[in-house]
Amino acid sequence: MDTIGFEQHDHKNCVKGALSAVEAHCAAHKLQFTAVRRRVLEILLSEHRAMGAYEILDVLRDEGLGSQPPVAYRALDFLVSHRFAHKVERLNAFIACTHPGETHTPAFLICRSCDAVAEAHAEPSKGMLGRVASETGFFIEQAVVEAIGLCPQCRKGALPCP
Amino acid sequence: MDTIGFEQHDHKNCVKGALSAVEAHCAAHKLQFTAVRRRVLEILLSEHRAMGAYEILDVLRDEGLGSQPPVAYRALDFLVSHRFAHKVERLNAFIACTHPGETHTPAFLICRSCDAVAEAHAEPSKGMLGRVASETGFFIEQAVVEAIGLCPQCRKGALPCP
DNA sequence: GGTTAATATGTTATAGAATTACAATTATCA
DNA sequence: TGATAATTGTAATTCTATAACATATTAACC
Ligand SMILES: [Zn+2]
Ligand SMILES: [Zn+2]
Ligand SMILES: [Zn+2]
Ligand SMILES: [Zn+2]
Repeated sequence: MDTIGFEQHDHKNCVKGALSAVEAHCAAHKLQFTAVRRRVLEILLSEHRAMGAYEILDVLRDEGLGSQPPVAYRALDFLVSHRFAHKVERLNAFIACTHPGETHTPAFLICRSCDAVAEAHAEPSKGMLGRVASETGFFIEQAVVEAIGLCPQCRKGALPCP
Repeated sequence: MDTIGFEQHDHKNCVKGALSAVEAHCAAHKLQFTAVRRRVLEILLSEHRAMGAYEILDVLRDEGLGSQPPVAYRALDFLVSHRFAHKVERLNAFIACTHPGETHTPAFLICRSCDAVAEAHAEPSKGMLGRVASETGFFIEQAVVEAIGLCPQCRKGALPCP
């Protein structure tokens, strides 16, 4: 549950709310929410999909906010490290978090047909992974949980393997 | 359970068994287990760790089995698509499967300190991910499940953050 | 306010991972 | 054997990510 990404929603408010939450969190924790960082988050939020670093960089370049890869990667590092955005390993791409500020472990549902990505919550310490880890003596610090398949819409559309 | 990778084991037999299993599976399914494909699997099995495609290519090159990236990637594609090996997304690296032939969904425990990787079994359709998927109407075809943390040995060694 | 230290950005170059495209070879099967 | 499909050789390119160092901005302290 707590999934977002496949359903319609009030996008304008969604963006606004996420930005406010991040602003508040940065203010509270004395983090510098600079122009580039803000803009990168805005780009991710507005598209509401997973975007590659270079795709983001293209936008920044058009706007005169930076033209070299490190500009994008640094901003993304900041956003990811504070969990305002996440990296989708399977896609080598980044996506804005739908629960900024809250501590959480995201799980992603990735549609292979339309590339939509939904973020859900996972609790890796519980469930299979947690059991395996405790049996083995492995200490979990982070977890990558990503499902690849078909979203509800594409499932109906019945597109076969791409 | 059914984890392998952090414990000591009879490695020679482990390699031999895996190769036999793959040979048998290829024979049964009329797959061409060619020299390069076999050698790449052998390399992965012998090292018993996650290796990058270019690292594998270096070995192939030394042995005169190929020198260009596609040689390694094609062999890896074959091995991965038939589940004789897996890709560890988090590491952009590949690892030999510990249960070749069987249909299964691997989950990995990745030690950030010593880079050891253990393969465990996951059943994504069950558990959290499956519940989220069925609630959302998402159809899961594959799953990436990777935990990053500290293996039992490194946990004892008490190495702090790298 | 002015000084210092920490943080963030600009820029160049390079490293690392993966694919496209086309030619040449080898295996499969009728 | 000959036709067909699968695999391999090779060159070039694209995409992803980081290292290194100079400059500028911000925060913190006196
Ligand atoms: Zn999130
Ligand atoms: Zn879709
Ligand atoms: Zn496996
Ligand atoms: Zn370890």
